[in-house]
Amino acid sequence: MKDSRHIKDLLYEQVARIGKATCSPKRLELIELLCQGEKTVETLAREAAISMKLASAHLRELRAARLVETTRQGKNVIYRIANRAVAEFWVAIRSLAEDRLVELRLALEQMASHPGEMAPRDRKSLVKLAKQGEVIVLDVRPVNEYEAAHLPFARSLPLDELKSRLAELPVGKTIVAYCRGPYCLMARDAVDLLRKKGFDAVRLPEGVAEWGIVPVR
Amino acid sequence: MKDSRHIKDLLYEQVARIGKATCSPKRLELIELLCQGEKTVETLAREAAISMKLASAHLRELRAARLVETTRQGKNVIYRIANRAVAEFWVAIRSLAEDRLVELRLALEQMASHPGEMAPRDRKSLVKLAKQGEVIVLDVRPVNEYEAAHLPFARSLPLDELKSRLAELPVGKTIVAYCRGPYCLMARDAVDLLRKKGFDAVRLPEGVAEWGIVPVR
DNA sequence: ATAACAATCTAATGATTGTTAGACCAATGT
DNA sequence: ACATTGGTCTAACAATCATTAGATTGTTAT
Repeated sequence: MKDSRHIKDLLYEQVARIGKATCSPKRLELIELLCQGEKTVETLAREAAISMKLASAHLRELRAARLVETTRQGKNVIYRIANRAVAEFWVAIRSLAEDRLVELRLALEQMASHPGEMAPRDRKSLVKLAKQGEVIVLDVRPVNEYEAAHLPFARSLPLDELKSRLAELPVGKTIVAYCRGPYCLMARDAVDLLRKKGFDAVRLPEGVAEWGIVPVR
Repeated sequence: MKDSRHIKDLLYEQVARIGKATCSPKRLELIELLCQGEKTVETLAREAAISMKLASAHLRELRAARLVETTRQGKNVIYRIANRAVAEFWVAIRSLAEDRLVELRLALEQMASHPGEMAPRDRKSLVKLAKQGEVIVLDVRPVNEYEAAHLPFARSLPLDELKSRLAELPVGKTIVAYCRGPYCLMARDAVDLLRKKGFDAVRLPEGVAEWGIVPVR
């Protein structure tokens, strides 16, 4: 009796497709990764620490909800978020989760209680300082993510190259490191290293998605 | 490194709790109902057309994600949305669904192709007209929902009393009927009836949640 | 061609859910 | 005390989902 269902039920069912796509931790992680820029299945699998088969299955779900799109490029299939609204939703659902779930707040506070955690700061004034060169905003994500989208006046210096490229950084200035967002640990690790080496470094627990900056095709 | 990956998975898992709560059509419907005002399990079950047991089970899930809260009042348990953020999320996930899913847009257009569908209009000017009494904004939801929260300058006239209380309405003026939101059919039915009776009636396919008005405790 | 690679599809599994029935609990009225 | 009403808990079944292995489809390189 599928056709006997009320129109109304059909509407809620459609909305629930979005919920279904976002009810799995790994799928959320994939969305966050895609918010950093388009990626191949292989890359996504590696960065989310899952098998390619599983990644493919999850991406299928995300595609079924039309949150992501694909194009083929040679042997690779490239995934990207469908549009800006998806990135905004990722920020929104996370923000609701943080609002409602103490467990999440506690876990985040634990992360943030690390030395070098930055106090929340006005974005505009940070940009101004970065523009004037008074602070260095450091993007420690992989280069291709920096190229896809980055914060204004940010410099790229991927975490895994940081140790060998410390000489490029000025000693006197404050370094504000950021990565994929509050759930990503790369900036924290970068700050740990920088402080150990005598730099004045803090972590900005935000990324491009939080700033409303979305990689364009 | 394994240690830090563990904490990361925990974060996504927490966010996924929100997704899990919103991946069922009936739970979404319950959220929408609760956005209209607090309600007992019995009422929710009746209005969502499900058994009380099933309603209770779904509400349990919503409570597990802390999207709703309860108090006991005599024999009844009263549910309400936890705060304004939940209502905003309901609007947000619906808006993403509408953005991404053609099927949903089509279904909505089908609903909206009814005669008397109102063109999207500036809210401020509608409020102004309502304030001046040049249009009648009619809230056709049950009275208790009107009492919990309603649009500015709206008059309450529940759908099931409409037929017997037509005399209360002015004949010359445009009547703008609204209900629980775009997925609710009460305003549409009200408009059908009003037009049949010679009134100049249109449906505003929005409700309190869409206007950012949330029932307060 | 053949091989190699990236990714998907299919099928199978075990684990989670949705849903219901029946037992149970908590408040009210008699 | 008892019955009644509103709601939850437990257990059970069916349906769905996550995950993996194995076969399959495109694409590129040789």
